[in-house]
Amino acid sequence: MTNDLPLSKEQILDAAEQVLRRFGPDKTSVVDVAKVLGVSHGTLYRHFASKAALREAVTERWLHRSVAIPLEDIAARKDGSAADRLRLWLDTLIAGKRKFAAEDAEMFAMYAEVTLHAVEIIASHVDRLMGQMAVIIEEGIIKGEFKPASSIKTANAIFMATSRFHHPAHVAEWSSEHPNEPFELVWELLLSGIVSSHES
Amino acid sequence: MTNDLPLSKEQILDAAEQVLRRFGPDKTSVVDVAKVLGVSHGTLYRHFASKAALREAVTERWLHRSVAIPLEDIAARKDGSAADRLRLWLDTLIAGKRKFAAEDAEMFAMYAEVTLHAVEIIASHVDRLMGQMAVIIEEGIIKGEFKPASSIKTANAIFMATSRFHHPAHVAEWSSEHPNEPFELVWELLLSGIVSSHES
DNA sequence: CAAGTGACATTATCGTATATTTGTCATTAG
DNA sequence: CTAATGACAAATATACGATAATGTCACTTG
Repeated sequence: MTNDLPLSKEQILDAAEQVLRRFGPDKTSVVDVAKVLGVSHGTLYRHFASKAALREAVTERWLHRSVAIPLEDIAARKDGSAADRLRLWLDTLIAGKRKFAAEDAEMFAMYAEVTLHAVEIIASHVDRLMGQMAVIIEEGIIKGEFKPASSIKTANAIFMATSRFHHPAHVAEWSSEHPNEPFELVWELLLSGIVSSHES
Repeated sequence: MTNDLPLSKEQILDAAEQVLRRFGPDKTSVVDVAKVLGVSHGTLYRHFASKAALREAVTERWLHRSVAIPLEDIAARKDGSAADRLRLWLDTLIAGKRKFAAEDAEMFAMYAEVTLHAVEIIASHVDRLMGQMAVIIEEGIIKGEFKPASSIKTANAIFMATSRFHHPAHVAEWSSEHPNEPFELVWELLLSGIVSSHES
């Protein structure tokens, strides 16, 4: 109607994200999304199996665009020490989540919800992130900056150990505490666990 | 009625816990608790300011009895290495939470709820636990087993870094994953961060 | 007067009739 | 044959009066 080209998933996601932002996840119906696109709601079911699938797809895209891509850039950079880059990577991850929670509370709540139910999507997102960390760690090991170890297992451990600072289940604690102090403690401990002891 | 001695807080907590277990937190009213005690519900308000306060008190007592006390025993023991004792302490904490979540789901849900709202109670419980860990760590430092550092800050960092395995916000993940593998990775990393490098 | 009561106002929950939304599918349009 | 429709049944949500729970307090009781 608005457009005669066949409707794409991306278009639907754009519309869904826009409506979700405007009305909040509780007040958006699939009819609302269809209205924005100028199609009937039945059409959306040719592209997404359910409303939940649509919401998950919106979340997945957000995670990819706003979390994975920016972090990818940091992981791919070759400047500075591995420790600094690892720290920057974590700071960026954590700051990104905090910003999201603070400035886009409704969308964040939806993400937290999806995290509990859409195990697949989250697992693959986390795998991607851990792969990025592993790249940084691997480089640190090659340069002799970090102790030899399985970079992927180390990445896994660091990701787990910093959950409190980036997992959505902990939002409540982020706002009520001094931003960096507890993370600083954990960082120092983790770092001293991975650095090579005969470090120059 | 049932008893002519003045009603004590402990008695009320006993009754409340019993009813909470029987009916679940959603279906228990303060009238139900009063009924078990054979008093009017008004009486309970002479001892607890609100229903929330009563639920918090039940949770607090549970945390003390079932978590803090058993762990205290481990922290106070003087046998074996500090690393082994620290590991045992963490294993006990984690296993305790898992057991609670699995075998007493409704009470656990109440605990998770309280964690979000009753900041004071949880903070003081966590402080107690961190004090216990600090004792173990301090001993490790004195024995030369661990690197010199602030034992309380280290305890803090280890507690934070292991949140994923004992914080109630993560229940969902406990059941769906292989029990010990991820923790093992984190433990190794943390341990290598605290052990003295010139360890015999 | 310390301990407990129970009627009362306030607040939350329940049941249910009503309305919306989700999800399906036979049908239309190109 | 692909894309889209819209009427429809089933599942959910909403509104709202009825019912129950929470929290207060002037009052009894030993």
